[in-house]
Amino acid sequence: MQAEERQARIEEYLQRVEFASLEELAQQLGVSQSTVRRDLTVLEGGGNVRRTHGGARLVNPRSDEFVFNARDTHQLDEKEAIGRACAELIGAGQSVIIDAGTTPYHVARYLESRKPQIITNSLPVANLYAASSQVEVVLSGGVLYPRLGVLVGPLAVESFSKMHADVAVMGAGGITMDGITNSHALLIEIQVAMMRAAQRVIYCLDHTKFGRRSMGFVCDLQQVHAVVTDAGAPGELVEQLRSRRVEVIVAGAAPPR
Amino acid sequence: MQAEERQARIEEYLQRVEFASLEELAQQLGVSQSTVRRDLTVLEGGGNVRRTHGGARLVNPRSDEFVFNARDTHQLDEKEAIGRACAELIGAGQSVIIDAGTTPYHVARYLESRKPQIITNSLPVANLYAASSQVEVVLSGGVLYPRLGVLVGPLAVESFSKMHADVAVMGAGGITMDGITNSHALLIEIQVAMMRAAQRVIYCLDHTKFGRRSMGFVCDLQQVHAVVTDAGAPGELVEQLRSRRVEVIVAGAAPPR
DNA sequence: GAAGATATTGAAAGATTCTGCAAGAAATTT
DNA sequence: AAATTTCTTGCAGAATCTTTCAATATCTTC
Repeated sequence: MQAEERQARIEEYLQRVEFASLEELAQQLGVSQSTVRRDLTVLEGGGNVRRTHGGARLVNPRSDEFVFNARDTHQLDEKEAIGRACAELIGAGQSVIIDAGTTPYHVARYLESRKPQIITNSLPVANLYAASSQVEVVLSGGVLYPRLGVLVGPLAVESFSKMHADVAVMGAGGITMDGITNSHALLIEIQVAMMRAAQRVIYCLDHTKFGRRSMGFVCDLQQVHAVVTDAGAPGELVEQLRSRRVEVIVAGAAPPR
Repeated sequence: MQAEERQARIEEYLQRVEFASLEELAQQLGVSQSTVRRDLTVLEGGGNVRRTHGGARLVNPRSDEFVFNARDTHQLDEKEAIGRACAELIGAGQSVIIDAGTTPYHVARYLESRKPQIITNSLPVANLYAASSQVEVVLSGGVLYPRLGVLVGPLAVESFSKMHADVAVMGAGGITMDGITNSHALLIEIQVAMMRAAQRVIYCLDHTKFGRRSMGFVCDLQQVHAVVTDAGAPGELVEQLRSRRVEVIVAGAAPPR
């Protein structure tokens, strides 16, 4: 049999079963497992098939119906690395404001050991520690914004303007030398209140946010004490930020999966 | 079995039960606990699963039933019947305050078709409609009370004292001719604020609450407009309540599951 | 069409990963 | 503080993967 034909048949077969073991494929095609392995390596290069220990499986564009996963699928590894790095900046028992958005969410995930007091307007973050007695969670009031699970509106703004915290862990849509920008007008007002309530402001921004400018202006760089990003951030902008006395932490690459 | 498949099955299983012990998972999958541990470590990296001492639970449960499971899985059928009956008392588009606790939670479940505005201090209720654009959810602020998923404290009280609503759907620990009682002092203050904010007050109480008296006094019967209960409620007390101009609705028995 | 070069295939050896077990460490409970 | 449960770590056996090599098939060149 022809190599190409064989590979086509493997892919076709996988379309039906989603996953197949080496043995299964070898028997199905009447060739040795070695050959199947080689074919799979080729197919993997094509992108539709992924090898696993013991076989191969179709790459399914996973339909992330879940509210927060939807935005999350991009730069997941980077965000996790940022989350870990940023969590290390938080001292034990501090009160921490956590902004809504996926990147701050990942920071919150790594915060449990610090036994912090978390103040947030993000429902996912609150759920994270809903059953934990280690972490005290304070939720701002507000109207629940459907898809994002964020509390917004005057009640939310008011909540934060009455609070005080050691640190604010923020996310945003973009950062340039002109400052921080974000897309949702509703969120900006809250972010401003969060920053006012906190002694120290940390922005967590993956590299795709660098040099990007969203519609709404949040604040200029003077109000930002630190930025945590990943290794993909453009070195030039990082240097410029540092020259403006913004501490920039570049999280190491995520460990291989 | 394949590692990936196994992990997918763990996550799937957790979607249903929200928490599972190591032993349970190991038995379910026919592998050792060590393997389950390792799988959980991987899944935890994905963010949807969280390890705990003795097992694992879902981070963003669809319905936070687990919060209540500890307290009462009792009278589930009755509570569902009460939920349905009470939901019928709510008009379309009304603003409804939903108290924390399992019985009001079941009312909220049947409210979607009414397209209400829900005001609550209960995290499980908020999660119920977090992804729905049909139902507007307003969450009071407050400190998240660990096991129950309730927002408490001055911020919560304050939130409700500033609001207005058509109806308040309440739960409690007990009802007698002397009034409503509840066990948690922290909750009572909030309940009082809720009732003040609402035009009409409905208490949802399964039959075990009748004639029972908890530690803390909430309010007397004058402030209660209606009580929804199930068929097990003692007829005598029901009559007495009616003689005091409290409307009492007895929900029919729940259909078999 | 034949001889040599190249590619493909299957099998075996060594490297890597996965799994289950057990001992010591850590956390939780009484 | 002791006792119990649960977790981590190290290890050995099994399964799987990669590398290597010989045999066969295919291609190129004359």
